[in-house]
This record gives sequence, C-alpha cells and structure tokens, in this order.
Amino acid sequence: MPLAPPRPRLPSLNALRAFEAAARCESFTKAAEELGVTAGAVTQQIRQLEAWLGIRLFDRLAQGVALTPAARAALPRLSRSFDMLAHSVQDLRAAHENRALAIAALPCIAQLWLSPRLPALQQAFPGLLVSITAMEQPPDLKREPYDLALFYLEDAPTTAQALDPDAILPVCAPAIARRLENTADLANETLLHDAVWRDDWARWLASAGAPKTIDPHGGPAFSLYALALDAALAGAGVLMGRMSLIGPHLEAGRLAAPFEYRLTMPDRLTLLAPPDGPSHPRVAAVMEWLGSSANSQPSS
Amino acid sequence: MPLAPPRPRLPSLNALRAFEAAARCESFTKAAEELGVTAGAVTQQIRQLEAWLGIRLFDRLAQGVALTPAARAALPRLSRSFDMLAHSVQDLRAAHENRALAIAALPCIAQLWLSPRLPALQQAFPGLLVSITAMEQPPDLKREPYDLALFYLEDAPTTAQALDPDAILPVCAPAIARRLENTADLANETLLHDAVWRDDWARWLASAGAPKTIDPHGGPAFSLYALALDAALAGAGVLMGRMSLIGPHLEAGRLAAPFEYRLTMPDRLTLLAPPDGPSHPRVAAVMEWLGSSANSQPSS
DNA sequence: TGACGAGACTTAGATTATCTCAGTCTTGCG
DNA sequence: CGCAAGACTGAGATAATCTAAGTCTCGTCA
Repeated sequence: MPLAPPRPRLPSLNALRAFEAAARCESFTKAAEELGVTAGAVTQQIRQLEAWLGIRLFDRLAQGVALTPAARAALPRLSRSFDMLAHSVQDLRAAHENRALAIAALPCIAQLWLSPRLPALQQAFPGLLVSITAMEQPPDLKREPYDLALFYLEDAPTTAQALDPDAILPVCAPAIARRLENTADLANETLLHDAVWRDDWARWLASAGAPKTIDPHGGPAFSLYALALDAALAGAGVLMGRMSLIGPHLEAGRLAAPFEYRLTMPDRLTLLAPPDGPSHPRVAAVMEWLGSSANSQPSS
Repeated sequence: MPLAPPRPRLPSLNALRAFEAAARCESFTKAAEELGVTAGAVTQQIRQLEAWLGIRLFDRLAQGVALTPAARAALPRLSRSFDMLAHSVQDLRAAHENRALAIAALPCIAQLWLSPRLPALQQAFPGLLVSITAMEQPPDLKREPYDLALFYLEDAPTTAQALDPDAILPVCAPAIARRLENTADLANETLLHDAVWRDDWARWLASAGAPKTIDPHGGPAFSLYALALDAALAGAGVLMGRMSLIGPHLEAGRLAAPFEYRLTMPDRLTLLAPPDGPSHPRVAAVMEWLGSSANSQPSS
C-alpha cells in the first residue's frame, strides 16, 4: 500500500537558528549581526517559522521585539540543542589529524602580542599549525570552532587563564618624549587614540592628576590599535599605550615613556579555552606556554 | 579596532542533517529516502561537509558506504542534538491553541479503520481538529510532528497501546462464498492480494491445512488495501481479509466469510504516542476513546 | 512640538544553496 | 557475462535566502 506524499517535516533549520539567535538576543538586529546577515533576513526567517508553526513568536513593539511566553518557554531547550549541535561538530573536527590550532583574538592582540611570539611558539611546538582569526568580541566557545581565544576581560570564567594585570601609560617617539616634562605639556601635543579605547586618555589623565584643561578626546582615533601605534612610532603624537602591547617597543627604545605613572587596568589579557575540555590535543600546552611567555617579552 | 571579516561559522545545518541521516542509516540511498530527496543530493551534502571539516566521514565501498571511526564516534551526540531540536519544535507547536491532532497511520488503517470512526470521534470530542497523514512506515515520534500513530506492530513500545489480537480470513462477495465449500475450491478462484501483505494467503492456507496445490501468490496484487477490498466487494475474487479492517463489511453482509478458520496475527493494531509525553492536550483521551472503540465496530 | 534615531517591516531582485536528472563507474551475484 | 545495487559527477533547474532601499512607528531630546 505505497503512496508516499512528501511528509510534513521539521521547519527550516536556518529559520530555527535565526529564531534561537533572535530570542537569545531579544533583538532581530543583534541576531542579524551575530549571524552575519541583514536584519531583513532575520525578519523573514522568523516570519516563515511563525507561519509554519501557526503561532506568533515575538510581539512586535515600536522599539524592538519581545518574546511571547510560548517562545520563551521553548528557548532553553532550543539553545541547548544548538549548543549540542555545535559540540557534535567539534567532535568531528577533533578527528582531523594535525589540524590547525584555531585562535580567536582581538585584532590588536593578534598583531602586537601574539604575532611576535609566533616564531618562538613554532619552535616550542614543532609541526604545530596555527590559524588566527581577529574579531572584536570573544566568540561563544560553546558554539564557535576555536580552540583558544585571547581577549582583554575583567572577569575571567573558571576555564580561563588571566595573565598579570596590565597597565597603560603615554608613549611616543623619543624625540617627542624629550620635550615633555610634566602632564601639562600634553596640552601642546597630539593625542592618539584607539577607537575602542577612546576613554583611556581620560582615565589616565584623571588618575595621574593632570590639568583638567587638557582635552582627553582631542586628536585622531584609529580603527586599529596597530595603526595608532604606527602613528606614534612615526612621531605623529602621543599614544595611550598598553604595556602588554607596546612593551617591546619601549625596551627597544623605539618608543619612550615621558611619564613614570602607569595606570593599572581592570581588564587583563585572558586566555580562554572551550568549556567542554580541550578540543585540540595541544591546547593545554600552548596555553601554558603563552601564559609563561607573557613575562618574557619577545625580542625585537 | 573594528575589522570584522565574516567569521568561519558552523557548517551548513542541512549538510549536518544529511550526514546524521546517512550515518544512522549507513546508506545514502536510505537517507535520501528519509529526507525526501534524491541520493545525489545526499552525496553532495556529505561531500560539502567533508570538505568543510577536512576529514573523510564515510569510506566509499563498492556496495554502499561505511562510517569512519571518527564519524561513528560523533554520531550519538549529533543524533541527540537533532532529537532535541525536534523536541524543541514540538514545544513550540504545543503552544498553538486548538491545533489539529496530527495522526500518522498506515493508509489502510486510515481509510478502513480510522475514517469510519471519525464521525463518532468528532461527536465525542466537539471542536477537535484532526489531521491524518498516511505513510508506510511508523514515523519516529521523537523527530516528526505527530501526536498519535496507528500501525500494525508485533512489539509495542511501553508508551504504546496495543489493541486486541487481530486475525485474517478469506472474504469475498456473498455470491462467490456460496460456491466455496472447502479450501480446495479456492484453486478455481482469483486470489486478491495486498502488495505489502503478499504472504498472508500463504500463511493462512498453510495454517488452515489447505491443499498445497493452490498457488498462494497467484492473482492480482493491489498497492492499496482499499483497492483490493473494492475488488472483493465487486466480486472480482477472494481477499485475505483483516478482521480489524473488513469487520463492518462482514457484519453488514456486503462480504461473506466462506470458511470459519481465522488465523491470529502476531502484529496488532497499535496506538503510539510520542515518548516525551503527550504533545497535544487531548491525546490521552483520544487514545483511550479509540482503544475502546475498537471493540464496538462502527456501523455501516 | 518637531526633528531625529532606533528598530522592525516590505518588496523586488539578486545571489546562493540545493535539488534533480541523466549518465557513469564499480562490484557482487546469479 | 549481464544485471542490479549503490554511489559519483556535472549541468541545469528550482527553491531558499539574502540584500538593498524605502517605510513605518515610537520614543527621545532639544
């Protein structure tokens, strides 16, 4: 007795993923960002899912969306499903012999902290392949396929290893440093900023007791810290430097610190590993190596 | 420090689903059938996933495929992920007020057993919406969105309710029955078969001690039991009838049973509910009602 | 009170992803 | 040796998904 009409099946998996993200973020815009698509795409996916289910999942408010009770009730299990799915994929990836150790890092950390250490890392772990991906926000290591993440964090989760506290202080080309005697002299200099850390100058100036007449937000802001650093090296102004990032330049004399005062920061360079145990055979060893390498500044 | 290149994300969810099905079935062809696509589509999805992961998931043998150890190791968690995903969707569907009770059934059960009971069911449960989907194989109720399934099964799981044992016996139009005195007379009659139950005549004839000269596989086979039944009602031959399906016709005299002997079958009509508890508020009551309605044959 | 901004919606059209189809290849089996 | 089963391939069709650009609604702020 055959007769097999295409059975009604699950809704589109992509629509479910969009819903999960939107529900977790409570925002279509944020979900779209997370998924790497436009908000309109999320709108359509959610609508499609609502049509399939025959129920409303979000209440559309003027300002954003709100989960319906039914959607809220189903969310935890749905999220756990995607967590488990991602975990399964990690299992599969783990089978890849000698695969690259995937590191996610803040762009400035990738360029200025990790990159200089790579030669020594390669020497310490012969044959190790490393892939580095720069991103602004720490990835969800339960979900995304990275073996290690390097970010500045104030509160490190238990699976993480936070390095020694970091400090900031003004740095500049030696020629500029020579004409700076006290913080008031900064009024005549160009202050260089990183776009994300725009407040660092204000914090340092306040903490150092500098005259309030200095505009802590004047001067150019760079979208990449490395660009701001290049500008400082070229003598274009005074940069608020992070010791962990500009230490080697200070030691080598390419940069000078006109003022002694260092402001210790609450966020520390942190090594994060996936919560479900190391996903790459050498993660633990590499983490330990990187942790101890933090004290011995790389040469050059 | 922006700069956000599209991050590497999870592999295609559809590819994962295809892999899960293929791995579970250990066959691309069966997986394709389950997913309702062609085998070529599965081939391509698996290849895409293998390329993404950088590992081989199946060993291609001349005759079919074999899971690699890595794939086999990851399968259980992956399957559970999809189970949980489906479960989440059920949660969402459950929020739909007054939604239809989705019943999956063997086509012959849907047409000949369930259909005649629907009027009384509607009367017993006013306002209840019912949707019926016919299919050859019981759906995986962990995965597919049905609230109730009706199939002939030998071993019912604990969540199921098996009805009284069923029996088969030859039935035909009364005019034909009058010229049949003993089983040997069947040699001169056309035997009607259901394509799926092609062996039922052989089992009954052997059990009834009929002459071995009768060819138990002669005569036309119908792809739908209801078609074979129509042929029998029209006097085209003798059908091996299931009591649960042709009972009303016997009672009404439209069909006659030329021989007394009934062979009790090992598979019984079984009501299956999803393992995670009733997904529809009235499932339990409907199951009970259907179970007790089995004894009271519907009229007409 | 009115301009603005945030956030979601809509539609058309473009872009991808996915599927089918038809033919091929290999191998086990009669 | 021919056939059947099961998987592969590549081209082309189809369907799913995304983007883009313009709307709409409401808060917020001047």
